[in-house]
Amino acid sequence: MSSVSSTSHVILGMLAQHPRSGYDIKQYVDKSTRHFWAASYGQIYPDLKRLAEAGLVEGQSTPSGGRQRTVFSITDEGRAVLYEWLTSPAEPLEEVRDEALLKIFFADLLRLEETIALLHIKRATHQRTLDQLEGQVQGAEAQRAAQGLRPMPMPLDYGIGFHRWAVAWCDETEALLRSEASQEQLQPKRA
Amino acid sequence: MSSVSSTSHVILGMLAQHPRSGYDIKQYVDKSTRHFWAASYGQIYPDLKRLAEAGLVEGQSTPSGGRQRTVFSITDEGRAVLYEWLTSPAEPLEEVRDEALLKIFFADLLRLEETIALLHIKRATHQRTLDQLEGQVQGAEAQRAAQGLRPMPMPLDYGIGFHRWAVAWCDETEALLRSEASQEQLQPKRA
DNA sequence: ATCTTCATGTAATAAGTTACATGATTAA
DNA sequence: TTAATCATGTAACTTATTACATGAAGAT
Repeated sequence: MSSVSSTSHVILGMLAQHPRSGYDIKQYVDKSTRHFWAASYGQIYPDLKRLAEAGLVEGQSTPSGGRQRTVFSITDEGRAVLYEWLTSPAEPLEEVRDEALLKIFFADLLRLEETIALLHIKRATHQRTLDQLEGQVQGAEAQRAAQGLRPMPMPLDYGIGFHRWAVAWCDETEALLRSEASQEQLQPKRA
Repeated sequence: MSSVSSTSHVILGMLAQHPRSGYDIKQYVDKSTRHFWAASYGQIYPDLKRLAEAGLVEGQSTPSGGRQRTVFSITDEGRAVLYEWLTSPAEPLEEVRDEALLKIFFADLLRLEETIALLHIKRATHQRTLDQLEGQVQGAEAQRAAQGLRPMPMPLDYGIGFHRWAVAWCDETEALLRSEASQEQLQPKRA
């Protein structure tokens, strides 16, 4: 019925900034919302078509040479739907799938060094994301200098803070595990 | 081909601790891994059947009265598959869908008070989860006192730390937003 | 009596990924 | 000329949720 999936809101929000092609949307998603809301071409193009049918966006064909390109703009109705979503008090969806943490959950089945290896893997993924987000800050700074001083996007700040925290957690947990292990050697399990 | 989905690993891991019914697994998932790896009956029961066909688990019918109940145990082959997964160096899956953060990403379209409302919503969901996790610690403490002093499960510690951090981020971001807003009033946007 | 929990399962649907196909333009 | 990027799209598949159906046992 509603024709507006959660991912449609990403599209509407991005088109509210300025018109874009499906390809543009995908590029932008990959460099901005990816870490908290990803989207693939297989979603974006069909979604765009549905949104156009529902009158929430409008496509305009703007080929350059023999290369086709359809730029979509948001309509007034689209803006209304977007605003309604943004201000809706409904419980926002929050889902996490963290395979590394799931493995750590079963650490009882592993030896100390294997568990620590899991912590290292988790740490590395957070560190990699962190590096990437910190790279984005450079780009944001450049823009900030150019146009009217926009502060760093809040979700970027959130991401950096979170992944820093996660890296620290991995380190602290490893240290804790090692100290527990050496304690146990002095004072073995009682019967 | 492989018959072992990511969610199958949850099942295998839980059965590695001790035999359980599909119902038991669902209860346990809901009170333990839910926040980083959820699973529904619609996954668990068909998965259990597939795992049994693949010889990784074995079901034993243990009705009590007229109430049917099938308890599954992990086989040696199942243990091998589980161990292989736990120690595999493959990039672990990590996915997040955070609708509140997505809305905050589009805060440019909103007024200050509407943006702050988004922060409040996000804060409330983290606080609620935090309360729930801290409740779990009580249960863990009880168990710890009973059997041989197992420390708090690492993912529980992780969850508590993360949601505390997230609540603090919401508070700090709100404060920042408010101070920026009052600054702007003294020193309005230039042309 | 009636509600909750125990217990198992499926059908319909939704959501999303991956891989593929196609082809033009631009930079090396 | 070759590779990368721009650009659009679909088909097959996987994954998972939701809602429903069924019914026994235990608690109020």
